[in-house]
Amino acid sequence: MSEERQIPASTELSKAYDHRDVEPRWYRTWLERGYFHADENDRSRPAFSIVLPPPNVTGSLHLGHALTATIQDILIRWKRMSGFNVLWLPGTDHAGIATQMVVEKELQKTEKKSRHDLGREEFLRRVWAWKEQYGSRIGVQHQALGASLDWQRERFTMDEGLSRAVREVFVRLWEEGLIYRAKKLINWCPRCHTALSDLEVNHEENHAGELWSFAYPLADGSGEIVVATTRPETMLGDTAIAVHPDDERWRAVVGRNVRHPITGREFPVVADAVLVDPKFGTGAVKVTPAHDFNDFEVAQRHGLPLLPVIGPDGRMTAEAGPFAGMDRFEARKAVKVALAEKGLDRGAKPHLLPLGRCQRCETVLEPLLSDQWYVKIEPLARPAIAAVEEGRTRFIPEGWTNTYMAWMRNIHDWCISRQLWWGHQIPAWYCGDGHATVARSTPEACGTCGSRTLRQDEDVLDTWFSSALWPFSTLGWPDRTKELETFYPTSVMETGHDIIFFWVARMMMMGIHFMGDVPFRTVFLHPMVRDEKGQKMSKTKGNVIDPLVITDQYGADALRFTLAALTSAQGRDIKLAKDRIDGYRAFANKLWNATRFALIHLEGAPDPASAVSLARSPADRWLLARLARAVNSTVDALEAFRFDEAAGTLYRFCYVDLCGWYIELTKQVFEGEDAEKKQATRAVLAHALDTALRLLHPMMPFVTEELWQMLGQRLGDARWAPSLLEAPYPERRPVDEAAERAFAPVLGVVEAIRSVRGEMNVPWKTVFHGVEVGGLSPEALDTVRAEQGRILRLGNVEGLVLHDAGRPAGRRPQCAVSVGDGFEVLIPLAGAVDMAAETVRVDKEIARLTADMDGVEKRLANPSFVDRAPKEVVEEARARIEELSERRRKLEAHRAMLTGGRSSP
RNA sequence: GGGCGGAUAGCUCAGGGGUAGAGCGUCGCCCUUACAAGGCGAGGGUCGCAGGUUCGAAACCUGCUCCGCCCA
Repeated sequence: MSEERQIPASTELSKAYDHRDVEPRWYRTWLERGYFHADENDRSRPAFSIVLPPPNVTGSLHLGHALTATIQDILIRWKRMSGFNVLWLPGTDHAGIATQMVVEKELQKTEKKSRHDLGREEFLRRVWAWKEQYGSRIGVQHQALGASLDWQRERFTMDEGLSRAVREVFVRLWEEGLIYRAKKLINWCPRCHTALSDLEVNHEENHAGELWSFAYPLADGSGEIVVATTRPETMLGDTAIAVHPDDERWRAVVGRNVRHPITGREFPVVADAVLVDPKFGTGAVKVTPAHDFNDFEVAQRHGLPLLPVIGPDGRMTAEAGPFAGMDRFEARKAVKVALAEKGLDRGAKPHLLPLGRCQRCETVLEPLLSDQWYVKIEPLARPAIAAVEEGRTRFIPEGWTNTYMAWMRNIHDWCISRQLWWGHQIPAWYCGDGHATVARSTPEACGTCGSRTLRQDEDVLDTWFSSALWPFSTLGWPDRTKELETFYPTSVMETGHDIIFFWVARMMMMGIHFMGDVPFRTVFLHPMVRDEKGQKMSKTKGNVIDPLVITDQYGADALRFTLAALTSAQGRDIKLAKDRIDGYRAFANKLWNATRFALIHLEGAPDPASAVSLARSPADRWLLARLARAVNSTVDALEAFRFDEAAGTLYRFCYVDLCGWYIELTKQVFEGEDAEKKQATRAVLAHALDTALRLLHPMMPFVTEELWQMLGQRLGDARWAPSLLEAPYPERRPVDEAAERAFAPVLGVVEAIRSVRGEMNVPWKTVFHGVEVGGLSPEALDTVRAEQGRILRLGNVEGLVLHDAGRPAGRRPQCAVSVGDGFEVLIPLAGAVDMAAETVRVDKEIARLTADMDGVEKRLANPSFVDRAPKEVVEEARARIEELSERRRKLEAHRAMLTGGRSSP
C-alpha cells in the first residue's frame, strides 16, 4: 500500500510546487488502477455519462478542446466522487476532407503522386497508416490535461462497430424514405472536388468586388436590356432575364426574347416578384439557374432550362463556347473584354458582396448541379424540436435554445454524399441501367432488374453523418448492449456553441429516431476561447496555442483552474491571458505550501472527522463556518454549471480564510503550551485542508491528489483512500452563522491595527505596546479576550488592554485610533510616528465616513423614501446612520486630541 | 435584411431595484521560519450615451452609438 501511495517518506517538502514531477506520475497511477473505467453492469448507483464530442483525428487539440476537456472532467470527477457510476467516453472522428487532404499533401510532397496515381485501395491503406501513426496525439494531449477518460472504450468513427452503425442507419433511413438521391444545386468546392453541406460553407460578409453592367439586345433588335452582375462569366449560362411584374419600365418586354451576344441563343424575359427588387439597378436581372441558388428557384417557377457552363474543376465547359476550358476567373475577364468589343459594356462600380468559401481550403465555392444523396430532415427535426420544447433536453445557457430552434425550423435537407475516398462508402450499388440497390451487405443482384453487374457508389458519407450517431454508436448500437442500457441517454453534452448545428442538432435527430429517446439530458455550451487580444484563434492567424505548451509551462492544474474561473454560464467569450494562468499557478503553489505548513504541525493529529466536536475556540468555529459556506456554494455552483463561481469560492476560501487568517492564527496555538487547544486546532486544520482538497480536486486533480496523499500519510489514517478519486465529495452542511458573527471583532481589531501600521508606514518590526481595545459588547469582549493571543501575534503587539464591555478605549495624545462597527482600537504611537501623519489619516477616514453618511442621509431626508420603501430598508438606513455617526464622533474626538496634543506636547 | 450577445476599476470579468465587487496589474512598507510563485496596507469607477418607469436604476423599459457572433 505504501509504495502505491507514490509519495516520498519524508515530510520535508520542497519549498515550491513542481507540476512536472507530479502530473505524469499521478496520471499513470490513476490509469493503472482503472479508476477511469466505467462498469456497465453496475446498476446499483445512478449513472452519469458524457461522450466526448469526437475531435478530428488529424488535428491536435487547441485551447477550445482544452476547455471542453476541462469542463467535462470537472463534471465527471465531481460526479464520480459523489457516488455516481460514471462513464466518460473518448474518441475521434475520421474528418473526411481534412484527413484526405493531409495525406494527399504528404503524398504529393514525398512521392510527387496524386491519390489517383495510387488508386483507391492503396490510398486508403496510406490513410490508415497515417492515422495509426499520428492519431494518438490527441490522446496524449488529453492525458496531459488530466482528463479521466475511459480509454478502454475509446472509439473511432471508422472502426468496425461504428461503421456497422453507420450502414444500419443509412439503410433504415433509405427504407423509411428519409434518404433519397437527387440532382440539385449544391455547394461545390472546385479544389477539394466535393459537395459540401450548408454548414461547411464559410460566408464572407463583405467581399470587395464589382458590379458590372452590360446590355442584352432584344432578339428583334428593337432595343436592349441592361443587367448587372458580380459574376460576368456566368452570363454564358443565362437562360432568362427577370423583371418585376409591377415594373412599368419593363412591362412591354415581358414575354419577348433577348439574344445571347456570344452564343446566339435566344431566351425570354420573365416576370418574377420574388427574385427581382425593382429598386436595385435597372430592375432587370440575368438568370443563371445552373450556378446560382436564387436563379435555380426562378427556373423552377418558370420552367427554364438549366445550363451548366462551369465544371467540377472550376473550368468553363463546352457550353461556354469560345471560353471552354478556361478557369472561371479567367473567363470572367475574357467575357468582359468580349462584350466590350461588341459595345455592350455599360460600366462597373465597386460593390460589396457575400461570398461562400470552402471551410477547409478557402476556395470560392461554386454552386453546381449534381447527383447527391440527401437526408430528408423535416420528419427528423420535428421530434427534435418537440424534445426541447418539452424540456426533455435542456440548454445551458438557456439563450441557445432559440438558436437551436430557429435553425431546426428552417433546416434544409442535408446533403450527405462527399466525393472523397476517405469515409464510409455509401452502401448503394448500381446496375448498368442505373438502378440503385441499397443494402447492409454487398448485394448479389440489382434489386430492380436483377442484373448481376453491380458497381458500388463511389462517394462516401459526410463525416458528421457518423458523428451524429456518436452518443449511441459508441455504446454498441445496433446491438442492444449493457452499455446502452446503463448509460443512454447520456447526462450532458458539453461543447462549443459553434457546434450546435453540427453535433447537437444532428445527434438529437438521430438519437431520438433510432433510440426513441434524446441522446443527452442537458446541453452545456461553453464560450469560445480567444487570445488575450480577443482574437479568434486560427491557424492562419498563427495564434493557435497547443495546450501542451501551456501545461508544460504552468501545469495542467493552473490551466484547468483558469479555464474554469473564466467559464461563467453567461456564454461570454473567454480571453485567455497568460498572466491569469500564472496567477493560478501561484495558487497551486499556495496550496502546496499550506499543506507543507500543515504537515509540519499535524503529527499526532486527531481524526479530522472529530474537528467539529473538538473545535471550541472562536477561531476554530469561525473557520468551520467559513468552510461550510465554501462547501455549499461550491456544490451550488457546480450544479448550476457556474464554474467561475466554484473556482472563485474555493480560491477565496483557500487564500483568504484558510491561509490568510486561519493558518496565521494557528501559529500562536502551535507555539503555545495548551495541548488540548493544539489538538483541536490540528483536527480543524486537517479537516479544512482535507475538505478543500476534495472540493478542488475536479478542477485541479494533480496537485490536490499529491497533497491529499501526503496529508493522509501524515495523519496515519488507515481509512484514508488510496486516491482522492475514491474520496467522497463534500456534502452541503449548515453554516454556523453565530460563529462567524462572534469572531468578527477579532478580525476587525487585527485589520485596524494592520491598517494603521500600513497607512503610516510603520515597519513590521516596530512592536506596538499597550494597544487598547474598547467599545465592545459583552459577547465580543469574551471572544476578544479568548483570542487576544492571536491579536498580539497578528498585529505584532505587546500588551493588549481590554476595556470593560461598553467602555470606550480611552483618549490620549500620541495615539492612533481606529473605530470599527462594534469596537475601537487605540494604538500608542509615541516615538513611532509623526502625529501629523495620523491627523492626515484620521481626516481621510472622517471624510470617508462623511461621504457615506451623506448618501444615506439624502435618502432618509426624502419623505417618500421613508413612506414607500420597505420598512426593513428604512430601518437599515437608520441603523447605518447611527453606526457611521458614532464612528465619526469618536474619530473627531480623537482628532481634537491629536491637535491639542501637538500644540501642547 | 433578420436574430442574439456585449459595453462596470488600467486589464480580464462577476453582479442584476436598496452602502459598486473580485482577480490581475499599480503604488507604499516588509525576507514576519508554510509560501518573495510570499505578507501587510493603500489608491483606483458619474457601471457606453440619451430619455423613461420608480421613493430609489449599474440593474427594468425605449431609443441611439460602438464591438462581436449567428442566420439569410
